[in-house]
Amino acid sequence: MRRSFEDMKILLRQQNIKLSHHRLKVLEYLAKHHIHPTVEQIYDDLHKEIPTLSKTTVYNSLHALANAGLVRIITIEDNETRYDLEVEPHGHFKCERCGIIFNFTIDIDKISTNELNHFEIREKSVYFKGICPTCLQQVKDNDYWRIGI
Amino acid sequence: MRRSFEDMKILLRQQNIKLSHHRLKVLEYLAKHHIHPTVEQIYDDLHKEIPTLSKTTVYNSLHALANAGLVRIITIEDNETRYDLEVEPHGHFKCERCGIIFNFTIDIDKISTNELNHFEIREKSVYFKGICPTCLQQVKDNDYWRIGI
DNA sequence: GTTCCTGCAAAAGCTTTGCAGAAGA
DNA sequence: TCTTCTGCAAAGCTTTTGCAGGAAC
Repeated sequence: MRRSFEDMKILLRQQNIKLSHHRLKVLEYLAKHHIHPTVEQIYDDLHKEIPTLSKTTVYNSLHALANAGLVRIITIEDNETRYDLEVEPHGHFKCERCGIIFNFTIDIDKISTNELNHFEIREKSVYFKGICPTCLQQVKDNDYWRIGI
Repeated sequence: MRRSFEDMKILLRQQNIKLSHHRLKVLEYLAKHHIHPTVEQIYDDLHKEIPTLSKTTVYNSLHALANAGLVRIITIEDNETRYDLEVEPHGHFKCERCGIIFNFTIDIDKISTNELNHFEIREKSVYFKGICPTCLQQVKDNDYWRIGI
């Protein structure tokens, strides 16, 4: 499912989604930075490069790209929506301490259950939460024996 | 993990969480209605019974109960937080047409991956989206061949 | 008598909408 | 030229916060 930038452009053209400069920049940002950014992050970073960019346009672009099936919306926490390029099915692990979201591979088919035999499944999401190795190490170094987040 | 109402009260007392009338009502509501309600739903329903209840208190109660480990916060969609009693690990399927959230059993351990060996996993969530059998039937009855949600 | 809870109102965030002007095809 | 995109400001939602009064223990 990982696509080249050119493939993505073709997909957008097929769906009559205009390849505006700003839209391509958002797409390029997601392709370059696999950090599951928030709208805020994307806006802040791109704004440095494109001072005229507005947050509305970032929203518009992400929605357009999500509708085209190129971008996946990630909602682990209720107060922050994150975005990622749509790639092979994978799980997301969010560190409760540093906030970074890590990908991990999963065999998504193993999760299926015959209880859902008569359901039409369109999207499968697997979200874990906890503490990442880096934060575990930092906590250990600081002699905290219990992590209060 | 399914607990009796009395067990839950004991758990709350142990954690120094006061058993106020309103808090118990919210807990009772969740125990009776396994519909993964939003704050709005809980407030609307309980408000009929307890006219003095405020939405702030519903929020407070849910947070207190979540901190005590009795309530699970479900965020499938970014614009609506839902709440459920904490029970055995299970997956959630949200119908994109009617909005109902269904539970399904999963073997959560099967999802684990050695990529996360050095991570401390505290919470595992499995969210599916799609169309439920009832909606599939309704769509069929209406001669829609494609579902545009 | 302390502590914690409650509820109102206001504030804070994030996201969407309306609209005029600009850019794309 | 016609459609679509952009950006500003304002509106809309949900959730949080501050604070005074009240209930619980």
